Amino acid sequence: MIDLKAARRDPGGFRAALARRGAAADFDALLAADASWREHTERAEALRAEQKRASKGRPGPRELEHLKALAARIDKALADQAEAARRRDELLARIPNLPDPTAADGMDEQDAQLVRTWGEPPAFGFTPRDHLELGSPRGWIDVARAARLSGSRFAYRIGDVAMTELALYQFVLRTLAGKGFLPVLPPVLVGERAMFGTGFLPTEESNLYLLEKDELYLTGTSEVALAGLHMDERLEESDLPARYAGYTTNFRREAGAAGKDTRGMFRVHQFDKVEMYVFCLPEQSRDIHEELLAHEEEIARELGLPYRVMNIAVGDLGASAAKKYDIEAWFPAQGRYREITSCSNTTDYQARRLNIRFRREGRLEFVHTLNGTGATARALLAIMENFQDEGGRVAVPEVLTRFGAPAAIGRA
RNA sequence: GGUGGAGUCGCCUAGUGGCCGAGGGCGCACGCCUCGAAAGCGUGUGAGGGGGCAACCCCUCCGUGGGUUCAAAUCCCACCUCCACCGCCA
Repeated sequence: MIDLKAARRDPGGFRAALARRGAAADFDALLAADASWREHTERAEALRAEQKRASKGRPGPRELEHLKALAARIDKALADQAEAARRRDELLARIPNLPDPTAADGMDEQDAQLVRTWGEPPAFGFTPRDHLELGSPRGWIDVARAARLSGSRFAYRIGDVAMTELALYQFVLRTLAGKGFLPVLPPVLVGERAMFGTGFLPTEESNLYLLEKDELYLTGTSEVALAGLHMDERLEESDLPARYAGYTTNFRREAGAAGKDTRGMFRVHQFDKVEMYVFCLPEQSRDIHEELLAHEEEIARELGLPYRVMNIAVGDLGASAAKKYDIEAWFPAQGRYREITSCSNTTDYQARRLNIRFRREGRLEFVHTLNGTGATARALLAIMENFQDEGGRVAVPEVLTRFGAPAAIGRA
């Protein structure tokens, strides 16, 4: 949620910032709806004040008549006001966050800016196999049986692959715990409020699994439940920044991704992830965004994955992000870099919608929040593809064997 | 899922239709007193929104949402949460 009061004070500045991500027209509509709401509010409140003044004591028959008429006018004025508020709030809910000035210009994926590259794509003296081929000989990545069970875009991970994937999450969780992140296993079913608060509703509704009977959504990332951890709370300034690392299974409908990444488990409806989430002071969020990126890069390096860092174009950001970095690892079988992690500075956008504040010098201010990926199964896929040999055997990074991964995946 | 009890301004609590559109205590802040402190005394003490250059004025909020009424913390309905017990499942 953008700061509506600030927007009234500086409509030109807000409009220009939002125009970068194509939301100028929506913003104009919001301002008009807001002006109408304020008119209705002033009228309704004036009538209310009159009623309160007039009905202090027990009214006589004549006053009663006047008060009844007044009550009818108030009913009408309140209904008008509520309708105006509904129109305004609907528009407000769809206005995305103001982009950070240093976020890359452009409207789509192609416009992302290369920040840096690390490592060298491995040179193979053979045609590298993709993760599905590598996992298939022993049935350790089984999408066929998963499809029979659940439909497309699901996978069984079995045996060494299962153990390596779990070791990955353990490794990342331990690494982050060592950097001050408090490990959390949060709920994955949440109410509408949390989905709205994190900005996935209303704009991402088509990508969410909804359990209608219970009015609960399955989360597509632990970001939702981690953000919701402090919903409606007032944090102490001294508690900030508060860093959390969640581990959950995540669920995405992948609406609009038909035909994209259909092979294997690169893009599936259900996947696991370790997620970083930070609540901080407004002036800290820029630095902490860089910090999250640094953690993600450190993890990629420890795993030995060649990668590059991209500054995502403003038009390609989710509603709540002001700026986002993606880390893309090299996938030899695809012959290109693909996203394995991502981190966003959501400034006060989610904090406003979730009503998360802190007290400073007697005033309540909204916190800033950030999120970033620790690791998902995509890192596992990158490991398999980058560290394979001609025989289809995968050398597992040593950091993972310390957490229960086998030394190698595949033909022993 | 069932039955009973509870949900008031940070905490405790008063409150059964207009004098509560929220009183008291604790805590907290400031002041007086004191060499200093405690005690005592006094004053203040929430959130959201609108208007005004400003001092300030106004509206909303007694778990949530509806309803009755000229008027609701108070009456009615539904829901949520917590506590206790029962049933079912593990």
